[in-house]
Amino acid sequence: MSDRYEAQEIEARWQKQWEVAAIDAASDDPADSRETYYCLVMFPYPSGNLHMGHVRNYCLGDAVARYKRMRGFNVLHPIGWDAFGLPAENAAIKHHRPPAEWTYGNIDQMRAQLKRLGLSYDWSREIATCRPEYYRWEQWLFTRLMEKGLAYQQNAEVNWCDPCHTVLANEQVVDGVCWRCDTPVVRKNLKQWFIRITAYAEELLSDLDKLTGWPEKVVGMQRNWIGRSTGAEVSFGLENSDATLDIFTTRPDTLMGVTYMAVAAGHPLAQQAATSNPALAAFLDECSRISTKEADVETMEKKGMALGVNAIHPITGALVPVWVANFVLMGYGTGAVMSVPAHDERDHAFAKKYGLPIRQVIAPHAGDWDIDAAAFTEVGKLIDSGAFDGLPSDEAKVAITNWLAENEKGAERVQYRLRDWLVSRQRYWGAPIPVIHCHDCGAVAVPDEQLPVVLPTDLQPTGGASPLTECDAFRHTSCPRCGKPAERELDTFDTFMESSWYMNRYTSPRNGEAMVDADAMKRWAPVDQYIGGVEHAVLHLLYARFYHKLMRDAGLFDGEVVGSEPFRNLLTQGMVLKDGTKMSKSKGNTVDPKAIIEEFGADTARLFTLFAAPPEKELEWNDAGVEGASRFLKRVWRLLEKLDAASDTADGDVKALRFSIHATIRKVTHAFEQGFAFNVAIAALMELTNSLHSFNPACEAGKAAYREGVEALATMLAPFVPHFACELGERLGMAKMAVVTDWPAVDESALEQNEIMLVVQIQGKKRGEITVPKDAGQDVAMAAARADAAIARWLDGMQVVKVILVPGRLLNIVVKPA
RNA sequence: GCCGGGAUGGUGGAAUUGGUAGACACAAGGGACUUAAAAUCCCUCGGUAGCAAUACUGUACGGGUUCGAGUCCCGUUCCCGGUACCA
Repeated sequence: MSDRYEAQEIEARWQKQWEVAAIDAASDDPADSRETYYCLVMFPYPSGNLHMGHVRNYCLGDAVARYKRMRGFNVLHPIGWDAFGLPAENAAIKHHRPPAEWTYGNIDQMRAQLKRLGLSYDWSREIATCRPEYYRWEQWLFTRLMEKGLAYQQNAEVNWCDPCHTVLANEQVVDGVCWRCDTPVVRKNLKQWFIRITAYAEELLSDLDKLTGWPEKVVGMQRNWIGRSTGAEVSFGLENSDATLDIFTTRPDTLMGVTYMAVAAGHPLAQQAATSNPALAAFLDECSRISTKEADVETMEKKGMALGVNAIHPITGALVPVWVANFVLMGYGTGAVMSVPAHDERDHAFAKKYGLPIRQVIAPHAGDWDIDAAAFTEVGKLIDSGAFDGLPSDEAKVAITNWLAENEKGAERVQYRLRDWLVSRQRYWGAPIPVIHCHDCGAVAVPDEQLPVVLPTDLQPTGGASPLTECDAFRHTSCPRCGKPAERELDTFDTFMESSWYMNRYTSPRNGEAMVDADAMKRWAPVDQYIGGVEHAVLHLLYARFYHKLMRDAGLFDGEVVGSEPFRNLLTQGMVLKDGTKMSKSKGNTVDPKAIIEEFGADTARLFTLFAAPPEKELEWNDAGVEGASRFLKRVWRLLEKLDAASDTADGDVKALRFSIHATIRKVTHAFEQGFAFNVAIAALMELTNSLHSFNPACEAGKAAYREGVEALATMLAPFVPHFACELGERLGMAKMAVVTDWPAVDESALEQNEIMLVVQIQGKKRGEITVPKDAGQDVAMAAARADAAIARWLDGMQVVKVILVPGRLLNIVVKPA
């Protein structure tokens, strides 16, 4: 056994031992009485190479999982592969290898990299979403949703990404460009599959209140995304027509102030008017072009044009002109709005620009308002509103909405920003949508006994249309209902479908009977701690919450027991930066985890990523910092030298050392229980190391305390640097491997002090320190303060006005000249 | 625009939630050991004044509350995320 710290050798040895001892497996044994804990990290896309963001994510998760095991929990800590997706197809085109081969090869590589890091996963539960045993259940659920009308096919204007050759969900369009390839999306009208997430909008919104273990920021982002607003739907008549112009407003109290209407360029009314008006047609064309150019939106001027059509006010019967305006969006509400320039800033600006009338119908509760200068957008009191005059806004909203309802010209209405989830993709490397199109029966769900619809894995993508479109063996089938020749659906699922339920599948990953096992769900779900990047705050986390509810409603588990939310606590980790910016290949500022592990070992890499920043903040990569982490481990290692060394010098302060040991245990434990401030926990362990280094064990009590300290240190290091901790523990002669040793308990008696230090302040300024008996009262403390020369001089010639004693902390003396 | 979150030494970051500001580390400087280097160990390290003990000052800026404010309140500036021209 070498006396030097040889990371590579040590890490290989302990990884083998852990595997043999099977310490990372989650137990499904009903006789296991341990409390369960489910710690989950976001599974990776198998790109082939682990990057620092993964390393950070998985080191955080591993620290939590290992700590919980040491605390006696039966821990589920699984990993797998989000294995469908576009990069596999692109690689296939480039290297002329089938996507499956590329994907499975990458998985093997990345699995080896994860294992090299010493992460404590239950590898027996590993899943890959591209395997039919996995995606068949997603297909199964989809057919259930079709039965319930929650999955449907519809022609819709959708976001199309040319390079990706597919449609995108609204959530996948970020700032007008594709979330994956950054190219602007185009609007296209296509027949697509949707899942009715809007049917769950209310529950998705209200359940956000249950997520007390989530960062408020993420909850807020989801709340905004769902975008609930309450108001009224109002039906305006149209002059010389039986048709109506329906709008949604959150301010029905301002209805009497409507002076014109505005519709989106895509609104049927505008389209129709344009057929006989070339200038208008040109304007609509301009609007449709602008809307695709996202960069222009910010600077976009508010423009409009009259349609030459009049709407009829539902209450007054007055005629108001209908305009088309470039700021009205076809995709929200009804694509038309009522315009009240007096009480809406945008309408005000528009009215000023085009000389439209401004009619004030709300007055401030107090004071005057120059309605010509600016819109009054607050609530107030109704004026010039006929029967509604004098009502305050909130009452007027109800009164006007009721009037509309009674006269069948409107109703109260709740509007969401959330749109249904577009789940079909015109891609090859994805889960086939389990539908057969029959000439006579239409779109028919594939029956359970024919599931899974297996994706042929031997096709070669070319970059154009999906190769499935040319695969006759896949394409041609018979209708499950009438038996006549029929065609399979050739689109595949959005890959967010797979990642939306994997957390539940891990509870029974090999289950061939059902999507999940209800008992396993009861045992493990929901996830106690989920850890991953904040970039998934809306996309993945919203879909996963939705899916969990769908699974509950499909009767797959008991919602009363498991709950309606999949993740109890969420930790969103910050990005890993280099030179102040995100690491990326194109910037050439990446740091390869492999290189760090080869040079310093996995433990150093783990330690640095946990120590350099608090988990939720960005982590600036710093090579010197990595060396510092490595230096710390060597410094701990050298503590072994003093273990049995005979010393002829005097013993150190045993009591002070034991105080330091147990204060550290308390601090580190607290870090694990409260918010995972591992950077602070590790700093505390460094302090303990410094204390141990400056301690000189001579007598029996001193040696015992020293050993106690080093053992506690080895134990507490185990969640962070498990190989190192095990090796250290073994050399200390500890009974069990450090990673399975019980977490150390605080010895309260070691923290008791007979004498304590008090900071003494005069007028709130620190002037000295005194040592007093631990339960010293104000009089004793004052006497000690007066006895201290440095403090006494501040009291000289002064009259004590007030004394504040904070027990165990400080003594503040307020004085004034005598 | 709106909604979040921030601003603490040369740097990353601490501060038991109102009680010693700068823990721990990185960088820098000085010293010891060494033929030399590496490694290791010791010291200094917010600013100003001083040989020093020490004093004053200091947590983006301006006010306030309090015996006491990095922490609470009001206002301002800047930075970072998110987003919806959302009717």
